[in-house]
Formats: sequence, C-alpha cells, structure tokens
Amino acid sequence: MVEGPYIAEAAALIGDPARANMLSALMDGRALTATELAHVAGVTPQTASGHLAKLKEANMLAVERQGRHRYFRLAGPEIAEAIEAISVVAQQGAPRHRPTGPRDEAMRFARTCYDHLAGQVAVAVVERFVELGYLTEGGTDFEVSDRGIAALKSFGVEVESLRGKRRAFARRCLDWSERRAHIGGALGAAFLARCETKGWLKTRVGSRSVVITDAGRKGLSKSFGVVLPA
Amino acid sequence: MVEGPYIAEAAALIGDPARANMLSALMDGRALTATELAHVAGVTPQTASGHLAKLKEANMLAVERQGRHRYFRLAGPEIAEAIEAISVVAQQGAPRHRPTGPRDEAMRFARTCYDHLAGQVAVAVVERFVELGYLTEGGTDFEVSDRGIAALKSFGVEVESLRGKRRAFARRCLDWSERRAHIGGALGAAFLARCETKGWLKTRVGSRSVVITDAGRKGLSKSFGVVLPA
DNA sequence: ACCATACTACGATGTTAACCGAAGCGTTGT
DNA sequence: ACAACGCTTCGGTTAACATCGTAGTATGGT
Repeated sequence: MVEGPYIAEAAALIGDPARANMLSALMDGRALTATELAHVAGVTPQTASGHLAKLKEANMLAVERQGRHRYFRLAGPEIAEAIEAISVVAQQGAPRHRPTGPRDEAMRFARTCYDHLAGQVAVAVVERFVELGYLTEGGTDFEVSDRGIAALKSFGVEVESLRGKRRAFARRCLDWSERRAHIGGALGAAFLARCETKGWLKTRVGSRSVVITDAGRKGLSKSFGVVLPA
Repeated sequence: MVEGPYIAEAAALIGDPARANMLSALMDGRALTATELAHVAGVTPQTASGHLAKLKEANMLAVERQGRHRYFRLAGPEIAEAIEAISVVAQQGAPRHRPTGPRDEAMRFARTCYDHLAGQVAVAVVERFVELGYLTEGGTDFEVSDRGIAALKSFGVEVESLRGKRRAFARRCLDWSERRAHIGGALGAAFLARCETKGWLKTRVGSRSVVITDAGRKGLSKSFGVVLPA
C-alpha cells in the first residue's frame, strides 16, 4: 500500500480550514483573485499567498494572471468531485451543532457545482430528460439521443459544437445533497449558461446557491415537463 | 460558505500519513485489529489507538469487539468513495518520483474496492454486461434486466435476495484507475464473493490486488464473453 | 515621475498535534 | 492464580506549520 502517503498529502492540503474555505469558494468554477480568497478564508493576503502557492504546486488550482491580479480557479472537475465526496463524509460524520439554516435549504434546492447546476433542480431535470429519452447513462458520462439533440437545439444549446472539446462532454456528477447524478461537463456548463441568459436562473455573487425565477419554473415545466418541489 | 471548516475537519483527519495508511489498508472492506493497523501505519499501538479513536469519533470507522481484539472497518461505502476521489487528485497532483512498480500494474488490472471488484477486469465485466443487456445505468445505481437476473442466477448469484437489504443494491462506483464505473453495492459484493468461491479470483492478504486464475479467465470468457487484456 | 494597488518573500512567533515511554485495565490461556 | 496479550490513558518532548509584520517587486492609474 504505497499510496497512503500520497493520499495523506492531498488530504492534508484540503484539511486546513483556510484552504478548505478557499476551495469551497471556488466550487462554483469561477476564478477569484488572491485577495478575494484571502477574505473568504479570513486570513491576511500574505498567508493566503502561501496557501495558494501550495494548492497550485499540487495542481489543485490553475492560475491566470490579468494585469496585477492573479485569478485562481479549480484545476479541474476532479478536484470539485473530491471535495464533494469529502463533504458527504463530513456531513454524516459529525451529528453535532449543525443548524440547517435557510442557506442550506437554498443550497439543497439549487446551487452551482463547478460550472454546472446541482441540487434538487438539477436532479429533477436529469430524471425528466432520461424519462423523455433525451439522455441515457453510460459509463462515466451521459449519452444524448437524437431526440435530445433536437430538444436542446430548440432550447438554445448546440450539442454538436460541444463534442470536439478536450473537456468531457456530459460527465455524470454525483450530487452532494441528493446523492443522485446530475449533468456536468461541457453540456452541463452550456445548459446552466443558457438558463441564465434566458433569465430562468440567477446566480448570486459570493454564494453557490442559485435562484429559480418564475420564468424559470414556467419554462422548465412548459419546455420539458420538469416538476419542481414547491 | 459555512461548510468549509467541516470539510477541513474531515480532510485533515484523512490527511495524516498514519491515518491515511490505515484507511488505505481498510479499503478492501475487511476488518482489521488495532495492532494490525498500527503495523501498516508504522506507529506504536499507543499512537494507533489515538488515531483510531479519532476516526471512530468522526464516524469514519466502525468497531466491533471480539474477545480482546477490536476489529475496525470502514463505516460505509461513502468513506471508500471519498478516499478514491482523493486518490484521483493525488495521482494527477504530483508528477514526481512515482515509480509504477509491478504492484501498481497488478492493482490497475484487478483489485478490491471496499468489498467488490475494481480495475480493468471489473470495468470489462460491466461493459460486457451492459452490451448484453444485463445491466442499464440509471441514476446512482445500475438496473438489472430480467435477462440479467437469469444470467446471474445460472452463475450462482440470487439477485432478488439482495434487494431487500438496507444496503444499496448495485451502486455505480467510479474506478480510480480506469475512470469508468464498476458495480458496487450488494450486487458487486455478491459477484466478487461468488467469483472467489468458484475459484476464478484469489484475493491476497495484506494487499488489495486480486489475481485472476486460469479458470477465471476461461470462465469469464465462456460464461459472459468478457474479453480481458493479456 | 509619483503613488496606490496586488501580490510575494522572509523571518519570528505561537499553537497544534503526532509520537513514544510508562503504566493501567480487561480478556484469554495455562 | 498467574502470566501473556491486546488495547487504552497519561505526560512530556519534539517537529511541523499556520499566522502575521516587515519589506520587497510588479502593474496600473494620475
């Protein structure tokens, strides 16, 4: 079992409160500056700089410089998945003071996961799409049927143009709260983006939770027959 | 983002080399005694005792006492999944001295994951089963068709008797090395157990890697048409 | 040219926790 | 009853590391 130490190294990196806060803040897939991350972590910029260097060294973060800013984002979906998996054990791990506040409620209902939609809404959409025969679940990814391609096209997402990219096309992403799969990858990102431009969903800055507008509820119901809980 | 600290707590627990070694050793789902775990971790029994207490406190491990021994095992499949997910980022994280020894080769080919089969062999079996229409992939679990139930019955696994249990029936479990799903849950465990009693597979003590016997190669090919790499 | 901003490098400090030795408790075997 | 074994608790030592203050470099704005 030579892998133990390597696992420990990676886990220890996530295991610091400041770094965990930074990673959590990046879970929506956006890129944040070093100072912003210092703020969410509750440490000074100097300290944050050190943490970010370590996370970058371990290839957990990717960095992009823009003028005098340095934007950090998660290096890939695998990082997000690992953090979600840890969330699951952290959740059931400690049955102590864990006030399920309104924010948690909102998070459960709809949130971003890296750059795609997650939560009850995301799962409801996937289930409906499978029901309609738009999607089938194969391997680690979803397959989109011809009917699905047509439906998504009329919705405003060009499936074919997403395929060529290096990025996974329609990855299955396990939902932290629902424990069911939702759509990640390029298709998941495109779907979320399209919902936003249509005004169906609104993302709030500084939070992963997503608000469904009235138009969104009606649209999801009318276009796809998706039934959302009240 | 109130969840950061909780994630950090869980990750830090996994982030200690001694504890990571213990958890790795338990990844095959067996239960080990405290002293055995002390040995694999490379620490004294006193130190191990402290670590085990913490892991138990966090509900990552379950304990069972038997005489003067205390047997520890992973508290559930979620723990195993989290560790696998961390393995993925640890893998791609550090491209330094990582000698892919023969043990790693063997692990990639066939190993146990908690209590079911993983690696190239496991993935090959799943793909073939899907191809034959025995399985379909739905949500977080697989569905077994009538044809699949019949085939498994003649193989020696009673699918129906597995359903009632509290445990997930046929969970999709993402493969660390292959990055494709294989069968976990009660069905995965039953399949592995049946392969062992038939003499198709041999598990080695103290290692997660699994050996395929000649009978196993022939049997998998003959019964299911599974093609294994040389 | 000047200053403000964003970030990084270095050094000092303080806290945390892993570790082991010694000793204690409970169980098993003779 | 006694010894052996498995495991846990306690105390003290040591090493690692997160943190911040000071100081430095680079970029952007005026």
